[in-house]
Amino acid sequence: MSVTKTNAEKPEVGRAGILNAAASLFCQHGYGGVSLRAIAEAAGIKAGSIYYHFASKDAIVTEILDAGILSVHDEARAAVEALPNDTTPDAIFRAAVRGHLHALLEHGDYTSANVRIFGQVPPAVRDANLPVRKAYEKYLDDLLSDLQATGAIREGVSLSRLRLLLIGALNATLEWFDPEQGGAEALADDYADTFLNGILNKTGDNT
Amino acid sequence: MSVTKTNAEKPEVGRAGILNAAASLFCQHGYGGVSLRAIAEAAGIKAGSIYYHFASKDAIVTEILDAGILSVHDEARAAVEALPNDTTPDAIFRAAVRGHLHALLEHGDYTSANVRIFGQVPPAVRDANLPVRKAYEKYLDDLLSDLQATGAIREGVSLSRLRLLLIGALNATLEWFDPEQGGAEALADDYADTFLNGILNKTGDNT
DNA sequence: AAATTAACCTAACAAGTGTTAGGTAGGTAG
DNA sequence: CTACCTACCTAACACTTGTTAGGTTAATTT
Repeated sequence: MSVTKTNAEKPEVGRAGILNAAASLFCQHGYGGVSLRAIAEAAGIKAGSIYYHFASKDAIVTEILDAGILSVHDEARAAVEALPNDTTPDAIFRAAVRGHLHALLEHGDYTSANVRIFGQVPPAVRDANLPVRKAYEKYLDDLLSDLQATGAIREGVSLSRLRLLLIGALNATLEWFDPEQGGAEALADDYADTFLNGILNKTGDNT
Repeated sequence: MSVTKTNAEKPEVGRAGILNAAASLFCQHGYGGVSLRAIAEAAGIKAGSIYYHFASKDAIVTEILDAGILSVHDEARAAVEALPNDTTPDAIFRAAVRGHLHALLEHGDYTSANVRIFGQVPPAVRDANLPVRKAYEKYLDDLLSDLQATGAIREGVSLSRLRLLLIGALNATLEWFDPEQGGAEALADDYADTFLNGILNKTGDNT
């Protein structure tokens, strides 16, 4: 799905251009802060023309929300599936984190928009996004469950909370990620390491 | 600051009532999705009356954003200061997490509003919030720095990234926290434990 | 060449928005 | 009792918003 990559140099025309423009604007100004006139202008057309492609503002939003989740799900799954068969549990965890962050930070207007405006949209729009949302959650739940079954996850870690913590932490990178300070890749490694090993010094030998 | 506690039973009148109503509505609908008429109605007055108390919509927002950060800062600091003098590094970390989550989840319309709309508000409003924001960040940076100086934090953990990860993860609880499944306290303990010890099973004896 | 289609434009509509200026009424101070 | 203050109300304003219906034009199909 090439629409998930925002091309800043030459605005896409037509339907894709409208979605791209809208996703970007929703990230910046929230759901209610973006008018159809603003979207149209960013897409290089006039507001009334949007109705040739979409039935309503909410039809645009609905599509963006879905694309945002599908994108991150696809990349996390692809990263994990690209691993060799005899991969270690922690490498699997790292891959999922890497995939998620890559989608979010490098191709992220759609996913960013989802993260930022999901809680603001009208209930019907929110409900419409639930199926793809739950599918991704299930994917991660299953992945963590598999890791646990290998004995890789220590006792006392609640998987449901872990998944919520993980997604929440990863999505929060949106607010401050700066590519100048290392790319999504380096950040993913760092994050995964923190989640896997914690921050406590257990060896007592670096004081 | 009693205004940070939303009282659902009897709306506060006057200035505090406006702030409370606005904070709650911004959480639900974002910055642009909340009109002065909606705020006024929730506060039990008419929209024009808001101008007796506030110069503009943005004056309301500015005040809510600041209160949101101050609240969480105060509670984190209070939780840490309440500890005995010979407290362990991990207990200090736990206290900070507990304070933050308590402010966020139990008294949280103001902080929630900050988390949710900071990225959407006009640049001038955002800039106005930066001083109190940076003060809290510095507080956490210093706390983590002190922990590191005791040797409690393992080598390889980047403090700046850790602080960002921590705040991000904690604030993300807003999207899914459900008091029916244990209070903020239990969640704080769980989260702190995950951050401190990681999720990897290092002992290999629970397979 | 005429008809059709895709992708826009335009003007207008009804409703909504932040704000202003003038007014009201109850309570308090002198 | 009068004057002042607080905390609202109201009507109006200029502008904005999502949407609609009718129109245009270039490209393609018949």
